[in-house]
Amino acid sequence: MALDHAILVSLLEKPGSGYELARRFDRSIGYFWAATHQQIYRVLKRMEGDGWIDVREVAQDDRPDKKEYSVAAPGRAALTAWLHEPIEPETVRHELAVKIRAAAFDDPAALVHEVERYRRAHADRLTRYLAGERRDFTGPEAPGTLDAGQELQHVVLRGGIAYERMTLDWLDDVLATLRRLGSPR
Amino acid sequence: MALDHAILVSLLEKPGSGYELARRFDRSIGYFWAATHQQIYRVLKRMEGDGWIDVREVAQDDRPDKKEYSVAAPGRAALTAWLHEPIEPETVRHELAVKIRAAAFDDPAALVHEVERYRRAHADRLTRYLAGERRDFTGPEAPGTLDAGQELQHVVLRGGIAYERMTLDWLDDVLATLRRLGSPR
DNA sequence: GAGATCATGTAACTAGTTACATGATTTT
DNA sequence: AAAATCATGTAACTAGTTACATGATCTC
Repeated sequence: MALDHAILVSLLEKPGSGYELARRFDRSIGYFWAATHQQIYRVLKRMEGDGWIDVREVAQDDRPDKKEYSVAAPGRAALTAWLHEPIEPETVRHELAVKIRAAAFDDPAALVHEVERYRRAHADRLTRYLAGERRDFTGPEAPGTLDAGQELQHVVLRGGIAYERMTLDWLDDVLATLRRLGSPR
Repeated sequence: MALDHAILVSLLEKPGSGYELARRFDRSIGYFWAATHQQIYRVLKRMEGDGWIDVREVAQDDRPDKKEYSVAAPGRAALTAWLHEPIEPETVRHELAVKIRAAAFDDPAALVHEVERYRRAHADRLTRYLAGERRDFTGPEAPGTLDAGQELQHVVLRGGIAYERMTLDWLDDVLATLRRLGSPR
């Protein structure tokens, strides 16, 4: 279960409330580990009970009060232990691949519009990643001035960018194949 | 919930027992939708109860008897309905990306060996995909002789191959980054 | 005053994982 | 006789999704 660990990493990078974590999971860390606010609040409560994280009530003038969480020593130890565990192969769940194979028993051309929409969503995501890269990793600094945390965030982001580019190319291949099957010679 | 639909597709491609389905989910369709035999038996029971699939007891001489499942009309209708639903964006869960960001709070170089092992697993997977492609899609047939089902299976496999190649390249980038951070100038 | 954003939760349900269990048949 | 493969399942637990619920504060 890596949601615990994803939250711990996010809180180590910067302490924050459940609400703030939920927003980070809509971008940044959430690009590689999805979670909703319901999940996050539940896990925060459990980790607080286990002493992995500390809470601090923060009164705010301009907004509702919040609870600010930060990582306690046992949480940090748990993260380190997890980091040294073997990396399990990811269990893939690729719904579009199943749909493409299902299309053999229906009209392949009928999928074209949905795949086009799906392709646009990935193109948007690539645009967002590239904007994030420009914003965070091409400042005026000379190479070598980034700290380890930034270097590691950057290599993860480069992975996201490579994934989106590969996906867009593959979706073009899918669309060409579907169109070809839809209008047979 | 696409496990239902993945099973329906697999049974349309070829009727079979729960055991046989479990083996197909270890390869072929399972490359894009993972499932264990426990999950499969549970879903088969439910779909049978709903009339989506038919069962036939098959006595076998050389092995234990089995139940052969095949898709019934309501199951096929359910699959078609699902196929016409909008494609939801995939929810990503990329544990390695979380670990890489976590490495900023530990020793980045300590991850190197695990990433190397992970890279080998992906290299093996690519080898298997390429072997499957050679076996199933480069026969003596002239282009255009494959049926729609085969063409669609091939484009899905090409996606898997593209994914593995992209992943291997990215893992090289990750390894270079980790090594650089482990031995700072 | 209405709608947006900030903030935190509960409840019910669905899906996925892990551990356990049994028995037939085949091969060594 | 033991180990491997074929075959089917149950039970308990963990994780994830969907729907519902409440209230503060801010902006228009």
